[in-house]
Amino acid sequence: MKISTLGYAVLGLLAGGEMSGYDLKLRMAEPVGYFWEASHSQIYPELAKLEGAGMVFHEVVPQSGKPDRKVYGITASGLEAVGEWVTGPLRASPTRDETTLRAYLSWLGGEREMAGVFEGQARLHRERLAGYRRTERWILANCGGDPLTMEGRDFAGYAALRRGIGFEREFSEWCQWVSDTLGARAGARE
Amino acid sequence: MKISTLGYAVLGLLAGGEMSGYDLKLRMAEPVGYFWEASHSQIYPELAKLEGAGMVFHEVVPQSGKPDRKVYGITASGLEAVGEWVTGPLRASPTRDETTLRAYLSWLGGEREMAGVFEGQARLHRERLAGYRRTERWILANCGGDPLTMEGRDFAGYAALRRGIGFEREFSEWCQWVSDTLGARAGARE
DNA sequence: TGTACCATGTAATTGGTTACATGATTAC
DNA sequence: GTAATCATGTAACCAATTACATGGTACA
Repeated sequence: MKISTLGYAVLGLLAGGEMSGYDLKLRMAEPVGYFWEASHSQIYPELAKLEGAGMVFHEVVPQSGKPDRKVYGITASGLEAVGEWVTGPLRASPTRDETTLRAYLSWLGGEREMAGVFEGQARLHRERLAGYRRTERWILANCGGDPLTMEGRDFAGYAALRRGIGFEREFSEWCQWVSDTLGARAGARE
Repeated sequence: MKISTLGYAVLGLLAGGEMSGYDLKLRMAEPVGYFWEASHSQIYPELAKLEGAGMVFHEVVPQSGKPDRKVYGITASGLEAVGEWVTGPLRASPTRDETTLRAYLSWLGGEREMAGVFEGQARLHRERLAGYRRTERWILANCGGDPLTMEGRDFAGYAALRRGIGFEREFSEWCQWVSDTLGARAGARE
């Protein structure tokens, strides 16, 4: 059976501990370091598929006042599958970024309006960056200052976070540069 | 009629000059600044759809020895549609990057093998970066050294290229850092 | 009274990839 | 010969988004 990238993401999260589809949804709702978003309408069918393939199993946990939970865990063959995938060949995924596309086509819009579009994007990515930096400060405080002493899972999480920080820093600075440049031009035309 | 992002990308490219589906395919095959990839199997139906909506038109240009070309141009309403879209509201697109996901799950694979995965990615993105830098040197040489004097379309292309350079620089450096860190650990365990 | 959270799912649709299909020309 | 380029398209499939669907609890 062929497993999709989403399937491996789910297996990888379950390898770190048992959780329900709802828990998975919460962890994959925002890209805080995971860089793989998914909604519940994708996760529930994926779990059913993985269970059919013997990669995960579940147990129904009744709750009082709240709906029952289906708590999923990973099987031995599931663990083997992620372990092989994670070191396997990795192709460059197709590049699609609407913000950069808009920059490329920015000559089709007014300078002042375009500057506003990029100002908004700059703000959004600065906010994400600030969030990631807060997380990093928290991690550094809880490991004695040197993240390189972290082992396995902790280092893996930190590495993904570093990527988030680098990505959002570069992206927000670029958006600001585009906005400032277009804004200055609009101003100079008055 | 609702136009997809691919549709706007096609309209935007046609706004810069008439071209065939094949030409569009060539320009969207690699992300050199455009940051929106597409294959011919997506482009041809999209052109037909846009033509049905009156956004583009075509003319058959016969050739000797080669198949006939269908050369597409943008209509007034097509130009109006892209112009409105490019300054319109822009939502943050979902984040999905398999390389970062692999870093997050790297504790599931052997350190030496994981270091190899990131070494490969580092090389790939360094090569793309080098290609973009060559393009930038060529542009700077052809505009007298100051890219900020560029107007409209030229500046738009340069802005997208700057994004490509920033993205690949950050990405390749991060991949190298992950690879080096994991490699040093694998070495230290001997 | 309304909104958000918990918790599960399905259905319809759009977007994108891979494979199928044709046929002449040019370069190695 | 055989691969690549030119030039067009369609069909089957997979991945992802949006909308539909249910129902109790907590909080303002």
